[in-house]
Amino acid sequence: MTELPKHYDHKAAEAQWYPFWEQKGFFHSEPRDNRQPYTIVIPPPNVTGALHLGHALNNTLQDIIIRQKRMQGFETLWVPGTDHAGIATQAVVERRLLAEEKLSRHELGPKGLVTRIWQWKESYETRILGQLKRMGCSCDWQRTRFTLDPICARAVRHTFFSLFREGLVYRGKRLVNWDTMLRTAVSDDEVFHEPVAGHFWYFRYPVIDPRPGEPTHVTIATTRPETMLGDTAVAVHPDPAAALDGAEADLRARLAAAPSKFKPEIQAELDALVERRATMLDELILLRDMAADGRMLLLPLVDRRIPLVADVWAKPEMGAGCVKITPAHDPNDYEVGLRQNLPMINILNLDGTLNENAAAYQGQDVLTARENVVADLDKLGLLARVEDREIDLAHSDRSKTPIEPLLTDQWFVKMENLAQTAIDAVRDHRVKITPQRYEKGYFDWLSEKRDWPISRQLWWGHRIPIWYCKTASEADLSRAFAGRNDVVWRRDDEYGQWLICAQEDDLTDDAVPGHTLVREDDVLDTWFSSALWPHSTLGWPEKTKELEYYYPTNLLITSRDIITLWVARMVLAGLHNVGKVPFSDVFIHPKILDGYGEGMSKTKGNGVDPIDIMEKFGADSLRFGLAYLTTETQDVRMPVEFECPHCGKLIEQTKENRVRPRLDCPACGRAFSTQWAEKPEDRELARGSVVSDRFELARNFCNKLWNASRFALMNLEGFTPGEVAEDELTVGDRWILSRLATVTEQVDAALAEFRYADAARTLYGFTWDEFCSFYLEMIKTRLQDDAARPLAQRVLAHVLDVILRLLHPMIPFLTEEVWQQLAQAAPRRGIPKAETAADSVMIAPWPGKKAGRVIHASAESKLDFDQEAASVITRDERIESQFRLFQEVLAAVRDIRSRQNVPPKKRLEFAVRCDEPTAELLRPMEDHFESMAGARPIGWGPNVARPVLAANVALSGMEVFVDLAELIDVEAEQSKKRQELDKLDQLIAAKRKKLENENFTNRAPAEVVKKERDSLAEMEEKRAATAEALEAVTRAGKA
RNA sequence: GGGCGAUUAGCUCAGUUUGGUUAGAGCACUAGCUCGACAAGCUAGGGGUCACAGGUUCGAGUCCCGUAUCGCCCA
Repeated sequence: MTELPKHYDHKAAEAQWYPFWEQKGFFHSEPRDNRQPYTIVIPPPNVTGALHLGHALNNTLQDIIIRQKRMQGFETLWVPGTDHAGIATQAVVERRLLAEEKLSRHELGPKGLVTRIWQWKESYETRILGQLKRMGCSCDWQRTRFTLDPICARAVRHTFFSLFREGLVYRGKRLVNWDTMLRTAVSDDEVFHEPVAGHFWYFRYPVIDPRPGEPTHVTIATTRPETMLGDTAVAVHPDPAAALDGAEADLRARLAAAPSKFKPEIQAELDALVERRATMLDELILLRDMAADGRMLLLPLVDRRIPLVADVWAKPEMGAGCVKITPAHDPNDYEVGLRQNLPMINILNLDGTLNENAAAYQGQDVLTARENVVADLDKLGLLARVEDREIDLAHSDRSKTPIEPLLTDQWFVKMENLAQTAIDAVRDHRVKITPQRYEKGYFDWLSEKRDWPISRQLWWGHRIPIWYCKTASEADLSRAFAGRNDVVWRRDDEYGQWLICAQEDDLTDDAVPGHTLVREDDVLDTWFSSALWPHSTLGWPEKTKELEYYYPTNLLITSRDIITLWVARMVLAGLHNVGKVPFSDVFIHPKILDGYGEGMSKTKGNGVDPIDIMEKFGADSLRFGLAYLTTETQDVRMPVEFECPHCGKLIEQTKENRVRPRLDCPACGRAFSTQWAEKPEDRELARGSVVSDRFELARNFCNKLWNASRFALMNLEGFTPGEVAEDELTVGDRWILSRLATVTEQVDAALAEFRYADAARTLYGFTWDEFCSFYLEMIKTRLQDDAARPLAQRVLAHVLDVILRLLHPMIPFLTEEVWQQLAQAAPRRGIPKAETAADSVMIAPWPGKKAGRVIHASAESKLDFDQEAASVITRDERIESQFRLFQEVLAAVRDIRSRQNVPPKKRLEFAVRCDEPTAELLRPMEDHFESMAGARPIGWGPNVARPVLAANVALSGMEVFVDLAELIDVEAEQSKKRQELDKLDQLIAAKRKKLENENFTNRAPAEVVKKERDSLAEMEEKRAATAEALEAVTRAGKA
């Protein structure tokens, strides 16, 4: 007799079975020509930090598909790996160095810093891969890649080289978001905006030689005074009157449309605008004419002559009506600069101090210079006024410091054609995005075809394979690289130099005799290497057998925030390098938010560590819970709680308590620490984990399955394998086998469309409500009966076997644990023929490959055993509807027990009035009423008479009586009947009204009308039975 | 400012694709259960004008328009 513990011990199973799978080599894949491949590449987690719940979701979903496909017989490969995450990782390590060792990267130098980052990478990579393993991810660890490893590096070099050779990579000026702390450009995606309290400073710039009647000064306003040192113009609107008209019309339209509570606000704005028009328009028109006449201004402090220009960027309704133009330090001004052909003067050094163009302010940092500029202008009488103002200031997501827009030389990829190829691939469904709504963002973003800035001023990353040479002639280069097709060069006229690109090997300083080559310092954007991931991991540019076999991969699963940054770029890079799309399906999964609808993050303190969930609930519960909530919505909410490490009490996490370093447990009074604990006295405390009760459902489910398995294993003692003939099966057997076939089809269909929640819910309901609540209960008596036992065992072993296989992708550890136990009890099992089960459920065949035909309720029942799909008994609707009758009657008897408060041990007798065919269907189920409701049927059929003292339940076409004799609670029964009558009366009234409506009967489809008529008739029948029962019970009660 | 999504039971969510019986689940709640798989359980029950306001329709949780609130992404 197998004796298992009452609770599933997830820790033991996880510790045992993961190494087992790994040692057996189940995770490893090799190209095999006789099998079809199925491949997923992991979205490589950043080595910046440990995995969070979002990663757990992402990887669970991948593993579910991979495990299912493996069982379906595909040669499955899941390529794991991590991403070097250039700027993010460098920033984290730098911050840490500064905090812990007071070291800046400049003190450490490039080599030293990169060494430290590699150490960080090693430690986090280990941790991340460990987390994936702990979750049960079946990745091919022998193929683990890192975006900075030699194989990926080679792919990056080849890609850059070919793009450069094709003229798709170029060097150009670009106003970038400059992070002065990290001293690198950061992309728009790495910038966040935050309102800060600031000022609007109004300056007066003198007009040079004003004509009579013209103003002597022009007033401009700015939020960043120091940038005036880089001004190269002041702009005024070319048609201020029209611009004001437009602004006024807009406001009036808004006023008309606005709800009344906003009207005063808009009215005030409108009044101000009208006022402004009265006081300022004349002067603006004058200024416009002066601009047309080429009047110049004298930029104070630097005494530069700058033009007054007419440009639409100047908004007459805003500020002073004129705007200063600083093309090198503001994106809008940059556009004006291009339009107006203005010089672009950079006033910043890369470290955020002012450079030689800033005259007396050279060397000062931005904030110091700001104060000094304002003070000096004030002294000159050129400071008109200062207003307080809230400014939406851009910050670097990496260093959290304000961004300075800066004009720099950067490398770009031309997107025009590449973007189009990626658009086409999704348009014509070579790549299918699920849910489809995410296509829109993909198209919109790619359609902008903005060139991709790929250079980063970092030390951690793929260094750009470009060498500069100013002195050589083209003939020198041709001579030096004669016969080599792995070196190409192009002239950079702006700086009068050669750009030389080498495909694979680095060039030495003296590669061109007599000249010195200088290597580009910048590295490539992380996404540049990530974009190659689906083919670089398979060995491209080598023509490896892996690339040949596994590429294009089948599926990519990721979150929506990187559809453009990553997915789009993988598509275009794959098309460019390999000529084929990188994957055929993209599934975008929801984002996990906390109970307040906020995204989870470490900085907010509301993050959940999957390890905490696994400790408490187990990896299977984590996985099942995540699959269960993966619906098509874009967000899922997960309220989180602290768990007291002392007493286990769950404490709701609030915005207030989630940022505290320690909390006192309201239950036991003892303190525990949180992720914020820093002070030694806090760190000493036991740490309270952050969990969510949303995993309880999954944990309970796992435990339910565990106990069902436990029951099965205890009852498989003496199991003998053997053939099972169709006519031996009981109704219950045939029902569960039919349901199993149905459920298999449903799960297949759901997973094929990435409807994970549907698959999980289907399996949950089937396992719990049908297998456990009905099948196991029904089989109990047979297992006690020596004659019936062998067959019952065979069916039971088979059904459990199929359930384990269906659930394995979601809950791999538990299913393996039970599978192995089952192998002890019933190594050869199956229907109709027993066969030796696989060594592991992980490699057992997926059920229902050949799902059978549907036998309709009206047809003669004939079960169809398919030799090739031994696990499948066909679906049989007749059996399923027969079983539903049984369930209805059983529920009726139980209902009566409950409402009549019949003691649990008291046996009941009941009768069912129904037509003969129904009775015929129900008779075989007689035995089950005893074990499942403590009730014995005493009659079936049309002639069943109502007992004198009975409780009844009226069903469609049936009426169930329970003879309660002296036991009956007359009042309870009367009140129940009255309640039912009320309800039925309401329904009948509504239904009659509907059917009396000729519009309905004439216009609705005939079958709908018929359905309604049938339903009304049924209700009326029920009502009559109920009224009769009420009368009878009342009569009897009085007697 | 633009795009996308959400709003259904006290809580977390299905159901909306393709309009048609009395809108479901888990948790929580109520009552009763230790009968040898499971109290992380079993049986029964209560609880919802499907955010609001219009419209289309014989019929709307489901389709259309608008409003509000919340969230995510982009600028």
